[in-house]
Amino acid sequence: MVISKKNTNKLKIINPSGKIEANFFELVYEVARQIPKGRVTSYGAIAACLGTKLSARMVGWAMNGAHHANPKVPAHRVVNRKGMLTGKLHFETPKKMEQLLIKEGVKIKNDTVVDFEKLFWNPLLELEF
DNA sequence: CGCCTGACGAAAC
DNA sequence: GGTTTCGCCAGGC
Repeated sequence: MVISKKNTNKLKIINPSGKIEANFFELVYEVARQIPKGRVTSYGAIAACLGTKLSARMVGWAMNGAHHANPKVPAHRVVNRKGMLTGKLHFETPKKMEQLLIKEGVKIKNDTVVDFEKLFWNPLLELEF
């Protein structure tokens, strides 16, 4: 799988066949999958990493399909920029997200990641397309 | 087709 | 300083 920056500086995933896949979503998933266990990042950070920082909404929105994505996407490690688990309601059960994070060693308080800044994983720094 | 809707984020009130 | 508005853009209706 190849990732390239074609026109407009938007990133797109291109299969070996040269066919363009559902760019945005797949790309978001791709980045999300890179998030280390026990770490978290924000929608905006992912968006910025993809070059579409102005549309963080799309990143979160893309997560709608993350459930039936393959391979599995650790969507629970993605929160908004304040560290709030705003997407918990979109999981199988509202508690799922929090439980998954706690399981990985991330502490949650009031639907917010404790020490968010410390656990924050910046795709811009860790990844390079 | 145009209009509405977001798991966001920043800026304007 | 909490609330609303707007930009963003793909998809559903």
